[in-house]
Parts: sequence; C-alpha cells; structure tokens
Amino acid sequence: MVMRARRGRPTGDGEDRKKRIEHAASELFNSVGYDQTSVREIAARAGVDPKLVSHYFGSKANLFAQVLNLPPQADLALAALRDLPKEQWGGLLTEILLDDKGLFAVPHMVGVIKSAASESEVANAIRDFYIRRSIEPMLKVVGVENSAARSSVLSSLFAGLTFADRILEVPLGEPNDIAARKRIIAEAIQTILTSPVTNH
Amino acid sequence: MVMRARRGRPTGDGEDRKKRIEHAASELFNSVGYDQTSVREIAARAGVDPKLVSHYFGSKANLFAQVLNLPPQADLALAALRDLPKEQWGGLLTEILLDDKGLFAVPHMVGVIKSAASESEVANAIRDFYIRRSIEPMLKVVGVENSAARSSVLSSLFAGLTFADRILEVPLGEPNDIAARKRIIAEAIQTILTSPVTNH
DNA sequence: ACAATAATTCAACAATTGGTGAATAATTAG
DNA sequence: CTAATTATTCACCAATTGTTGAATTATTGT
Repeated sequence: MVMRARRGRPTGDGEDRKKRIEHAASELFNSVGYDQTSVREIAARAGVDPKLVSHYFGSKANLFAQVLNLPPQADLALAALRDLPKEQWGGLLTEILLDDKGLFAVPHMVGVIKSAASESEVANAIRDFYIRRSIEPMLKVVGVENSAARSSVLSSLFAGLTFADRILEVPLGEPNDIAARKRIIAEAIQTILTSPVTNH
Repeated sequence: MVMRARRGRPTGDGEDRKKRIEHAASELFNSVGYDQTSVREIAARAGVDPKLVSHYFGSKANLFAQVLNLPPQADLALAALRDLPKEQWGGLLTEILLDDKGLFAVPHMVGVIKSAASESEVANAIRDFYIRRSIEPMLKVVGVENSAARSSVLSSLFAGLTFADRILEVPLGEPNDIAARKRIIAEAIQTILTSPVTNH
C-alpha cells in the first residue's frame, strides 16, 4: 500500500494543491506548533510531495508566516461585548471562553504558545500575530482608560489559562472547584477590564 | 584548538562531573526548555563527553526528571505573605514578582513553559513540577475558601505573564503603561486571591 | 507541430539528533 | 601484584530534519 503518485504535472486541478498545503499547515501549526510540525508531515497530510512546499512557499518559515496571515475563521468573540454593560463583561467572557467541561478555549492560542516557545526563526511573526489578533482587538472594546495595559494583562491571563488547561493539562478537580474557578476567572477578567486604577 | 581530552578515567575529581552535568542541564532546561536543549550541548557546557550523560542518567528524559527534583534555589516568595493582611497581598506580590523594568519574573517558569510546549516525553514530569512548585505552595497561603481554584487561576496568570514578557517579549510600552499594568496586575491578583465568590 | 513553461514527484544531501559498543585509563579489592 | 570495577572518551548508528537538482508530465503560446 505504497500509493505511489503519478509523476509530472497532473491533469486539471491546478491551484488545488497550494490550498491543501496551506490548510494542512494551518491545522498542524495551530495544534502542535511550528517546531513540532515537519514539512514532510504537512506534505503527507496534503497528499503531496514535500518539494511542493518549498516550491510554493520557499521555506517552512515562509509558509508559517503565510498561514498566520490567512483570515482567521473565528476571532475572539470580543465584539459581542460592545453593547453590554461593563458590569457583565467578566461573566459573559467567561461564558464564551470556557467550554462545557470548564476548559479554557481561545482559537489559535495553543499553536501560538507552542510555536513561540522554541525561539525559532518565527518568533517575530508570532509576536506580531499575538499583538494583532489578541491584544489589539481587545483595545477597541475596553474603552479609553488604560486600555493598553488592560488588554495586555487580559491577553496574558488568557495565554496562561490556555497553557494550564490545554498544554499542561492540569487536572481541574471536582465539579465544585470547576464552578469556583469559573467564578474566579470571571471576577479576575472583570477586575482587569474595569477596576478603577487609583493613581498613586 | 580542538582541546582533545585525555581518554579513560581521570585522576581524582570523581563525582565532580556528574554535578557539572546536572548544573549545565539545569541551566539549559530552565532557559531554553527541554526540546531545545541537546545532550551534546549539555555535555559541551559541562566539558564532558556526551556519553557520560547517558552513562550517569540513562537518557535525556531521565536527566530532566532528575534535574526537576533538585532543590530549587529560590521558590515562590509566597511565604512572605503569611503574616500580612489580606488587603495588601496583590500589591506586595506584584512588588516581588515584577523586576525594575516591569517584567514579570518567576524562577523556572520560562523553562517550564518552553519544556511543556512540545508534548515531549516529559510532559508528565512538567505537570507534576508545576503543580507541586507553583500551585501547591500557594494553597498553603491562600487560606481555606476555594483555595484550589484560586491557586490554579493565579498560577495561570503567572504563566501567562511569563509567556508574554519573557518568551514572546511583547513590548511593554511607555512608562505610563508600565505603571498602569503593574497596578492592574496587582488588582487582578488581589481579586483572584480574596474576592468573595458569591454562590450562584 | 513544437518549443517554452509550469506543476509535480523522486532521490538524495548535509546537518542534527539521542543513543551505544568498544577502547582506554585510573582506582579498588583480593 | 593482579583482577575486577569504575570513569571516561572515541567513533559510530539509525532516525529525522529542511532543502535541492534532476527527471517527468501536462499545459500553453506560436
């Protein structure tokens, strides 16, 4: 079952393969991260020869940058907050961002953390992505006062929760603890977003 | 300048080399993480043949586990909190955990994140370490009510801040923002540790 | 028809990785 | 003094990595 592919230019399809590569790469980068994704694995998942990857994208790092710039399928659901009263932000965000098991879930965050954690050649691309896709969208919602600082701390909290829940997979504990954790996260978010920051 | 070392058992020193390996490994694991640390690099830094590493520790994973179990030189400074009034915890912790430039700094945290982020064979060791060294010490300080949940969220915040500041190296912004961020972090910690969690 | 070009796969390279068997030298046990 | 054991290096292996040159087939332009 070696499934040798036919050699040379295939009849028809054309652009298909390039998109298949991007798609496969996106999935892999976003789940296991840059380093743990091999060009060969991407090619295999796309049903394509590894050389095609460098043919179309030049290098793995290039492909990664390309994929980061694809339109995100589901950005942070922060926009939903705009019309709600401030006092409910923490609760609502928590409702959106914790799944039914109480695990934290922000799209792409796992891949971002895993990719950034290996000081590879793509660290800069990752940092830009993180700022552009995680911090800046919040900025527009938070309001005026100290928005930069608030966004930054909130993004950090999200990254940390992602790390604990989805990468380390720290056990959550009993249902009681899970519920308590949810409320505490809500309170923390609320504080970060709206606490009056007393000067001095 | 190849610096060929003499072959065979060296005269004297003895246990020296084993400790040198542990030391070098500890430094590397704690700064660049498990995956980005090669056995050869450890050996080189210890001034020793790579084979010695497997000779003494069997495998890289084993050495890592061994190094994690070394007594930590500087555990979380949480103990200092015990005698202080609750209302000052957020401020004090922030004072301790942010350096003069406003960057977050918890010892070992960078290595823990980088090591865990590559689902290597040591994920379990890392999880244990994180729980034992980061979450559990807090438990003893926080007090009774919902301590498990509070510790877990606080650890996550710390991990996230470490990730943003020391791995991604997200720029902090102007002095104004830095000061604001510090206050917001303090408020967040305070909330996580002491906010009354209203039941339902 | 024919030449140019574009799209693919094949096979390999050089580097790096964790690990190992065998040689060599010092120490210790008898 | 000699045999066994311990400590150490050398030289290598098999696997995996990103990347590349050459071959092969289809499409397109003339």
